[in-house]
Amino acid sequence: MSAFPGTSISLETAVTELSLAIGQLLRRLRAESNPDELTWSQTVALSRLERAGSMTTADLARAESVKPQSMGATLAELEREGLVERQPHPTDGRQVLFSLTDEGVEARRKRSAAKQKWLLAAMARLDPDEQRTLISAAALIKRLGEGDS
Amino acid sequence: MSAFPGTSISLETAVTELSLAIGQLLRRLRAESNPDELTWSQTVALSRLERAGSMTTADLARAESVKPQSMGATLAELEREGLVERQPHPTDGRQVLFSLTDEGVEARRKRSAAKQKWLLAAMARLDPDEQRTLISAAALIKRLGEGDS
DNA sequence: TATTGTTATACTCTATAACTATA
DNA sequence: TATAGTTATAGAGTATAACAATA
Repeated sequence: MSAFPGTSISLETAVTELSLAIGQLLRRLRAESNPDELTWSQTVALSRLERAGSMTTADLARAESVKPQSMGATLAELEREGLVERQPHPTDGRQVLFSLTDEGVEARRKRSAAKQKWLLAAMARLDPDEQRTLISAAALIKRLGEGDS
Repeated sequence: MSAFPGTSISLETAVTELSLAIGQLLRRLRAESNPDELTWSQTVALSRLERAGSMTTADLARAESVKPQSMGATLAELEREGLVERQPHPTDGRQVLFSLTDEGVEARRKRSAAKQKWLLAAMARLDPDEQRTLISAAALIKRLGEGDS
């Protein structure tokens, strides 16, 4: 009955388990944050901008599977707080390139501390094999989330 | 520099990667649902009630890391749609036990199809080793989300 | 006094629709 | 005509605060 000897569950069951588990972990992380911390969508946008250097609203939206209007709202709030700034696109007058300010770099590092600390402590309680499994899984989950289909 | 030979990243980095990845996958799953499908919080509550048989609002809230008022809102909507029903607690007049109706059992099976199908297809494209890694990781993520700390 | 649940209100995140400006 | 972005509005999910009923 199982497609995966050693796991004793079917892929169908695994899919349900995985989605329920990640939903719960995300709620748990949200519950751990402090009032002065960055919100989830702010953390995500800042992290991606920091890696990429600069990106447009549309590219950020595609990368994170949200609509451009939704990403626009997040960026507008980050800009209001002085964490990102905009530059005109060199050749296309419609596009706007966003990048982190120095304050944004610092906020990304400091204002997600509680969530980070909680998850780090939780992972530290797992044994090394389990930690390695989770690290491998993170890369796989990223691929699933980025997948085109 | 790496705490995990073979992964080439530190546990700190892994924690960030994992939380960003699960956030993105969850957004992706939400984007895949159809208008007539159960919402995420409804799916979660129905799934847990189905496994447990019956639970109180407070127990459900604790299990899913939300406040009792938030779970109360979800349960009120499910009750309005006839998917759950309430029974008085046999000994404690304050508590209310919720359980699935027949319609609720059917809805849990049928009205999350699009999300389920999308994730199943995405996982089916991974190779068997990767699938096994994700199945193991699902159990670990569940433990992290349920942990007390 | 502590716990369970409810009601009222607000904030975050995201979506759709309608619009302007540029390509 | 198509694309990038903005503005307006709405729904889902969650939180806090204030309250009533029961333990």
